[in-house]
Amino acid sequence: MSLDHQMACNGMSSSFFPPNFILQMQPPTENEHQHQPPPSTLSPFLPTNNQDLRGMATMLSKRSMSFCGREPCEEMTGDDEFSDDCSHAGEKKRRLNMEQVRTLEKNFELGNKLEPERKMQLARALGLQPRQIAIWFQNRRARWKTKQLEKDFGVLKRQFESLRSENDALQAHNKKLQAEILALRGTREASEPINLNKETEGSCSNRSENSSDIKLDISRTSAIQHARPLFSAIGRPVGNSRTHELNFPSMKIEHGTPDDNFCNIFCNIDDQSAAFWPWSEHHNFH
DNA sequence: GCTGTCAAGTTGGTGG
DNA sequence: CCACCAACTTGACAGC
Repeated sequence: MSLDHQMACNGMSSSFFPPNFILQMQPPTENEHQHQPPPSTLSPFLPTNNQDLRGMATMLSKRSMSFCGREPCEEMTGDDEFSDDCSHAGEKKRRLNMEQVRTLEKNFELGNKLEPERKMQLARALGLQPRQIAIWFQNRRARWKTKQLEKDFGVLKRQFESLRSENDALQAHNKKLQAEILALRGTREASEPINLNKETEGSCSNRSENSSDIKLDISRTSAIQHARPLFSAIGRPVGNSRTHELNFPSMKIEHGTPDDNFCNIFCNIDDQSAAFWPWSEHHNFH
């Protein structure tokens, strides 16, 4: 039975789905049930470059098992033919054939949520039970989500590695600067007894206890000013003591820098969290 | 025999 | 109450 005929029988309109949707709605032939190669006339919606689908096609062609979804209910006739539940106890699970999977994949790409009407159309076109279509879409969504999580994990892992190496570099630089400070202190203390006279006394009394620190602070002003909004934005205390400032030396945080600095890392995570974690869109934590 | 994949079953939550 | 969904589990099967 052709789809048009089926839709005519059910009063369905072919305008409900995109034109190419109809192209997919050819019921599987007996040959396809035996896992013959698919017809060469592929609709533009066939994701021939889709890695998953290729893999699946490979797998399906490798595996000799075939499945005609209507088979378990073939004894059913009339309106019961496409009832939502025709599961029989003791039936063995069988895989969908290549054409069925291909059509379902294409439909999944059109929309991963299955409207009741589309479910019925697919069921009729593919010779499957509507329940099977629904289950396939459920499982497909689950597979998609798993893959997406793997992708997201990879992105976060790369960001983490980048952040860690940057942190290591900053730590090393920090150590180096602290060593410089200690060296400067040592030099100053060694030279102080010699320079003590009337001219230097006044300047000494007014200056900071650690002149090298002042120089370093000034040189870091720009970086600290950039860093400050970042750390306040992520809820961490902004250090204004010298000790705190020395913990973030030469931090090259600039707006618009493409590489993964602290700011970008947190901004990226923040941006992506909406996609990663569904509840960030739907739930408000008060 | 072990493992991976997939279809289908089960369970608990949610919205109409 | 029902239908739907996500998450988890189970059972069947293929490949190694």
